Order: sequence, then C-alpha cells, then structure tokens
Amino acid sequence: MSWTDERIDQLKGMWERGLTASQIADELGGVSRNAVIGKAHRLGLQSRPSPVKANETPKKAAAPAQRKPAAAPDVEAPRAAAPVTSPPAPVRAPVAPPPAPAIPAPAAAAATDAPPPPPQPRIISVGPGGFLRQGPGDQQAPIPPAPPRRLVPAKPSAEIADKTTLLDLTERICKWPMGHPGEPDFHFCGEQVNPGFPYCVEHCGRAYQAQLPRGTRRPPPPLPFGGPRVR
DNA sequence: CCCTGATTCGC
DNA sequence: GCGAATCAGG
Repeated sequence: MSWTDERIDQLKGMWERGLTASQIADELGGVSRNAVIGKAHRLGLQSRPSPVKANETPKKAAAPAQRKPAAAPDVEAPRAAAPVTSPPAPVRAPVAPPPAPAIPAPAAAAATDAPPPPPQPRIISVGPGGFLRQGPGDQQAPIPPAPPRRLVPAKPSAEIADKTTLLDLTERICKWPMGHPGEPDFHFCGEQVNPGFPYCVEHCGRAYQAQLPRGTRRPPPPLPFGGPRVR
C-alpha cells in the first residue's frame, strides 16, 4: 500500500482526533502502526502525549537507539534545542473513554444543583473509509449552554457499553459476530483468541468443523450469518 | 505480557 | 520517502 492523498487525509484526520496509531493503521489497512507513526511525523503531525517523552532528562547526553554500531565516530549535532514552539496546545481531549460505570450512590448528592462538569461521553466510531461518525452538532463542539440540573450516571449509549466493537478488534480478540450487523447491539465476542485463529476456542469450535469421512451424515453446522440467531 | 509514541537508519 | 527495528514509559 502506498500513501495516496486520500489515505494521507484519513491519517491526518484520525491522528488529529486522537485515534491511536494502531487504530489508524487498522482502519487504513495495509500499513503497520510504525508506518502510521513514521508517516505522521514526516507529515509534520506531531507531538502527542508519548509515554517515553514524558520527562526529558537533560543530564546525560542521550544514548539513543542505535541498531547498528555506527562505523564512523558519532559526530552528533547537539539536539538539545527544541525549535518547536512549545505548544500551549489547546488541550486536545483524547478519545473520551466511556466514564467508568461506577454506580453512584443514588441516595447521596443529587440533591441541590451541583455544577456538573459537562461530561463528554463522545462516541467515536470509524466508518469504512476511515471517516469518523459523529453525532449531529458535533462538529465544533460548542460549549453546551445549560448543563442539566441533575447528574445522571453518564451513560454513553448503554448499547455498546462493555461490548466489543469494531474498534476493539485486534489480532488477539475473538471476532465472532454477536447479533446481526446493523442492529444496535451488534458487537463481537471479544474473548481471547485461540492462538493462530481469529476466534476464541469456543467459536473456533463453531467455525471449524472436523472433516468427516465421505458420505457421513451430519447436521449442518450453525452459520455465523444468515441463519437463525447464533449466540 | 499488553499497550503507547519516538527515533533511527537501511532500503 | 518509507517503515521495520528498536527504545522506553505506562
């Protein structure tokens, strides 16, 4: 795969929205997480909270990653100067994860109007082609004018809470579909996969039937799609 | 272990 | 320019 203009646009968009490099790579397809990161940097998209870069120790001269011993004596230019204007950065909120489903004590609080900080149970889903689905009016996210009076257990769509969505799929997540695509609660199994297979052990049992001798009668295996519900 | 982004450097 | 390999923190 190559970096077409379209794919670069998708990369930019997703990167700026805070999707991780892995997610972007999955969405784009045909590229690795590293490729995404490398491209992002080359594009000048930069700086997002890196676990490695949290603090910078100016003490020792950095002994950076050197995969191969440089033949030449390292004449390293001083890399201390950070030309980039330290971004006071409009703090870009990362993809707001659904708030922990902690059950608040119902009897407590909730009485008078506590100024509720506007929660942002933003749900981001990525559609085919890498565009991001947003709720209407989600474009510039104007400040919600009048916060509700009462705090409600932030429920960013109970339908998909705790469900394995497309975004959650990785190499080691069982991809067995649960329910039917298009239904509101459609999701994926989400178990750990049977290593080497796209499904967990249980669903491998459904997906892969032992080859029986010719002529052997057996009931048709349940199908993941189409037929009656399989769960 | 898993994840994350940053960086280097051979191609 | 690209991206695997590597580093390093969570």
